[in-house]
Amino acid sequence: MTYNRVETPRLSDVIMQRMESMILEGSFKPGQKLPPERELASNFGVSRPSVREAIQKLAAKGLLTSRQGGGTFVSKTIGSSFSDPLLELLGSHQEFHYDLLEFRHSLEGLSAYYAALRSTPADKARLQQKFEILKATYLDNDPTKEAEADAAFHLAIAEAAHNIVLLHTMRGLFNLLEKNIVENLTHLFERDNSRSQLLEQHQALFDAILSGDAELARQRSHQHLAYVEEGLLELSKQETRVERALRRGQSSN
Amino acid sequence: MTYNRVETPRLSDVIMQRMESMILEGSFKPGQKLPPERELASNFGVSRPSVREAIQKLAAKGLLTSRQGGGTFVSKTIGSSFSDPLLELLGSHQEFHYDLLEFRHSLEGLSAYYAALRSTPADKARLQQKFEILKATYLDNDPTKEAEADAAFHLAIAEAAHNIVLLHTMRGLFNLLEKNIVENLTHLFERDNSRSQLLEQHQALFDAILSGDAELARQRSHQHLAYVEEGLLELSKQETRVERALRRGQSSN
DNA sequence: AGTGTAAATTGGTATTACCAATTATAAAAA
DNA sequence: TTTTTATAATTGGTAATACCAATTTACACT
Repeated sequence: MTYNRVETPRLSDVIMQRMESMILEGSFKPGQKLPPERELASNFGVSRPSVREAIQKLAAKGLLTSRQGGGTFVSKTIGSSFSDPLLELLGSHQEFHYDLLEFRHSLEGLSAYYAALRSTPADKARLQQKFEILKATYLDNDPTKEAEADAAFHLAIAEAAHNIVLLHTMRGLFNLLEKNIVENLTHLFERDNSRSQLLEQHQALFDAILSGDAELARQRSHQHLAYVEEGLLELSKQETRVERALRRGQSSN
Repeated sequence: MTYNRVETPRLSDVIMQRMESMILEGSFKPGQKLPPERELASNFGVSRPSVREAIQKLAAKGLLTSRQGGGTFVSKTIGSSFSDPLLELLGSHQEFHYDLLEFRHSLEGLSAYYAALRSTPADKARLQQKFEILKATYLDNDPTKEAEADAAFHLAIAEAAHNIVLLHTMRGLFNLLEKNIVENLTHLFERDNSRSQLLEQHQALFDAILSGDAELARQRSHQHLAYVEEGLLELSKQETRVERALRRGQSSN
């Protein structure tokens, strides 16, 4: 018996709505600087904390950004979000990246397994095609292009597994990990012969799927990703080194 | 050239991230009441306005809701309805149920595997507790209660696997399959000795996780779900028979 | 005109106080 | 004893004020 409980409008929510309207209708244009908080507060006839809470909420939504001493500005870009809001949240937290990666790792194994079992001739042709593209991009030295081709190949495997839920989940994961993949591949570019190894692994995985040996396909997928994750681990170690150096630099000011 | 300007972390943002992490990793569970703002403030060692701004931001994101005088609560719809709209769509279409089930089957295997590897004593105690409840409900003849206990046990395994992404996905799947599970269990109620077999399988799975044998746990999980799916298959055959009969009845109108 | 320093501006944080809604507790009535 | 009612304690909402820190602006000096 959940009747609508009495709504107690929050002041900061009212302010937020009014500011939101002003932004959406164009009273405040993208990139424009807003009046100072104190001024807004007296204009709206409320206290500064209330205005601040409203601004912070809009900032959390991505509509505003503020810099101490500088001012508050309307964001120039309205970002597009992914399907699952919680997944997106997880993607923005560094501490969960390992979980994401491990999850992807396991799902890739599943995809390979089922793809080996179920891929139709049409699937195999598509896989072949994606693999050819991957081999081609291997020759031009463009990390972004190669990362794209790489992702396309892996997604083709997921498609060939013929499980919509699996495919959908994989797509979501790839969206999140996209940036990661490009970075890592750039990193591997610097390590000689890493890329040729990657290509060999892709070839081996591809062959296993074509042969229909599900267990072998799973293993090859596992080996491939273990290798990739090793690279990522290296990369993150480097990054923390850089971060630590930066922190030292800041604290010595 | 837009070099990244020096980042001045905002206190309320730091607090927000920490609370977000606590919610995502389960320190604060859905529906749970948070400590009062004043307490949080002193715990974090910051002022109340800062905590408030953090809470308001999380509320704007839909993770928290607060009522004056009542308290602040973690939203209950975290892993469920407002997660993936596409998944929900899939859940409502009969033709994708097999994919959902297969996907769940695989993820359960993963959960069992990692739970065997990584479950802490606290996890094991929780598992034990859920299992006791399951055994208890086995005695009262209430399919709904038993289905709930069953789901709670399986989710506890997913928690013990210590992978947030895996846990989140499992929660989403269980929400979708909830109705399914109850129906199937009701069906199995009619088949004598099915339920005792299920309990034995649960016991075997539980033991494997406790013993830390990951591969064995995966196998036991697989056997258990294969058995369950067999029951579901029977059920769906019955249903299609009923449906066909109904169609015949309708077409003869 | 260029440069560096001081002052004003502006967002960030903390403290305090009080209000309003809710919840818990105790007292009173049935 | 159980239910109802009144009171108190809890807890989020709002306000006012002060001060800090980063940024921008103004101005004096070179």
